[in-house]
Amino acid sequence: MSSFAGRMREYPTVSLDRFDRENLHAQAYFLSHCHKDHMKGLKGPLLKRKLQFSRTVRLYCSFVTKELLLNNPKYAFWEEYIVPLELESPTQISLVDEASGEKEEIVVTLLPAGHCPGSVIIYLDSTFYDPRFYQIPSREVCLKGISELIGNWISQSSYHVVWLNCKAAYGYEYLFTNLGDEFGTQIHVNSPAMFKKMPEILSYVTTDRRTQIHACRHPKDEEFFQGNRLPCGCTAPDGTPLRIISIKPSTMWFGERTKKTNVIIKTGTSSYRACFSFHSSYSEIKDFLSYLQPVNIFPSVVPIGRTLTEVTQISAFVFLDLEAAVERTAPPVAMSLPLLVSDTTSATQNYFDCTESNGEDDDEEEEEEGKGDQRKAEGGKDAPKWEDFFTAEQLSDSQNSQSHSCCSAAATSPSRGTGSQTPDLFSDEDRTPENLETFSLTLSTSLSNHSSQNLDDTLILHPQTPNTKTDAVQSEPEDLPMSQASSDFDIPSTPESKAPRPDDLRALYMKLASGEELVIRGGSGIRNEDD
DNA sequence: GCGATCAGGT
DNA sequence: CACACCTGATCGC
Repeated sequence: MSSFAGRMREYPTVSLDRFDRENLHAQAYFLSHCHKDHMKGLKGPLLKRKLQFSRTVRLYCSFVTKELLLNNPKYAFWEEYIVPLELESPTQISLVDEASGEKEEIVVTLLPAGHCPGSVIIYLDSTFYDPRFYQIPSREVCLKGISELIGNWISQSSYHVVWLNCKAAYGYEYLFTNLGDEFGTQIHVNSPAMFKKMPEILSYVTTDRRTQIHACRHPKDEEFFQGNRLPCGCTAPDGTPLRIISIKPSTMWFGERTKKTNVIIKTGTSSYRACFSFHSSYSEIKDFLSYLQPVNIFPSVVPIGRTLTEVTQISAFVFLDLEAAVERTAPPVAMSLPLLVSDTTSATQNYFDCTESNGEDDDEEEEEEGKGDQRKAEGGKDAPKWEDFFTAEQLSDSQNSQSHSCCSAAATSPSRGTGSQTPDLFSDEDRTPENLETFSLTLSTSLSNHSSQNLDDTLILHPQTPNTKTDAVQSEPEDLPMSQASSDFDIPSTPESKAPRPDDLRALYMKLASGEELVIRGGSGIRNEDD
């Protein structure tokens, strides 16, 4: 992740989520969301200086991201250079070479990612693009488990309190709002100010420590907790010792052939882990790709044991030439190209769990299968309020109901005859050779940043069967649990735009791949000249 | 004093 | 294992 250099092959003058080094020369900037590791260089003096001398360079992001960014005074100088974009509304952006005056137009469509407030897709998050991470329980299910645990605890007495061991970052808001509603309480946090531009969340957090649900932090909070203290130091007014449990949001995942198990794991006498994920599961990413049917996919991360140059070379070989596939093969052929990976480890555990927040490899004894089946995974009727994630004052209510972060992103550019239109990693050191069409048909799982466990899982994109999602993937069992699949792709549209259908997208990609010029009509869609 | 970078931690 | 931080030491300006 940190290996992402900030640019995409197709748009070498655009930088996203990295703002240092070569990115200082960009003609336009994008920020996908407000997490610090995606903001490297964003407050740098060099960039600040560049802005002062530039007439055209801007930072594009969602309205929410803009607000969150400007919340921090260190980024205040960006104010006049940020252009917030509406979600799901194709928007034309000019890329200007200020030295020569040359101008190029691109079209960008922000789609909500569900990762944290304001987050949008522009490249695909491949964190869990590995079949071991086949499924992650839905947020509804996770929330239900957490609610139940908290309810059982804090109902015992007013001295029973809960510490949510969350990172000081955006992305936990739906926990706060839903728990706040359920238990009629506010959540104690260190900095409610970070939500001051999100009034619908602000009302759920407080600096008042007299609450039974805390998500506060202290540099030594783990130590505090071991000594039965909350990070904020709060005690009961009458001196009665508090009864504290900690709940650490962590990602739990389940392999393809494993049964789901608890979303709550007890890890110590007063410690729990609760399933929680910022990221899409393997099956969700897979479905996303099947839906989009991109012509090319390139990794944006360097797997362990590979160099950036190697990966970029490998990227050339995973090039998928749909047109070539149509012409050269009668039935779809699955050709596996064993590229990034060398050994395959099968996932036999019932679950894996990783600490989304803190990576400490468990200080306490894991009680693997949890304690019985008290957590039932039914679809909760109180779904997370996703609109809380995606609205700022300025926004309409056109965004809602993302459960996991699988939506399409179609950023297109006219011309550029590279034959490659799906954004990919770009870096100066290693330009890819132009003869990409040499290889065909198969897209290996080279997206993965988990280095060496997915050789046997090859994604094949069939050019001629746009609607047979599951056909596109090898070796799926009959009883494939598609729990989070289809609904994730019901992207609500703005009144002016309609969601593209897979076959529309495929046709578009084919044209893009062949270098055809595309024209934009009325800002509400992308069409080909001869449509 | 500021920043960038790294090591180390949760 | 990877995410999203934080702190502290060191170095260069």
